[in-house]
Amino acid sequence: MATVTDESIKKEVNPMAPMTDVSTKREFNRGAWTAEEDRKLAEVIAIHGPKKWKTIAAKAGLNRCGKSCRLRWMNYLRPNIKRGNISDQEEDLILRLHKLLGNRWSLIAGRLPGRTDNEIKNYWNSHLSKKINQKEKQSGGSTREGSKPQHQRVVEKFNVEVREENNTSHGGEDSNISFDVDELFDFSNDLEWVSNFLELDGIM
DNA sequence: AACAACCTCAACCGCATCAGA
DNA sequence: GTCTGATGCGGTTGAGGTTGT
Repeated sequence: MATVTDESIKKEVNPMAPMTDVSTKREFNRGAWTAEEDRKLAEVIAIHGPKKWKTIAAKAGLNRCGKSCRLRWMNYLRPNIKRGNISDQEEDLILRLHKLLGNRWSLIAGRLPGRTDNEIKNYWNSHLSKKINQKEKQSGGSTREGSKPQHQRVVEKFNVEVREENNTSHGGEDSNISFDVDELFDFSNDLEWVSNFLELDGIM
């Protein structure tokens, strides 16, 4: 069931991995995952579920640490993962959520079904942060820090909500969206959207 | 064609938090 | 209440790819 990505196939050829036994301190494989490793990991997770990563790593016979297995599963092997091609809508949503939440990538990812925090973080760092910098340069003024206190409150409130959500529906693959995404795009500008968001959540 | 500079993104690391003993 | 191991998160790194000269 392992959806082996083009990337992983590519990297199977590339030997970045074997720093294995050379390093005296580390006993685990590091570096890029091979298609074979992906397959083994997916097999074991299909049987035992995505928990007890240390055990999974051992059962799969992977010379990887549990942490590495978890990351691989979360970012690549999980079902329903969307890769690449972030749509304009998604980009807009990321921008808006980042404005609200800051670098809370997992929270932002939770609102974008199929997207991972790592992907969003990378996308932000390589695309959006630049876009924003350019915009700010063009418009001269920076609105960045203007709403800090509010921003903090929003993040705190958001954290609590997400925790509660997770508690009630733990194990849900893709987090359920607690507000209508389409609504997000109804607002003509950010300020309006933010205040609407806050009102809806009863934060203000 | 060759090289350098830049970009992208998978993976790692360290720390924080949680859960169970 | 404390300790310990597991899990989750955000920041950072570096290999490989792409673009520019």
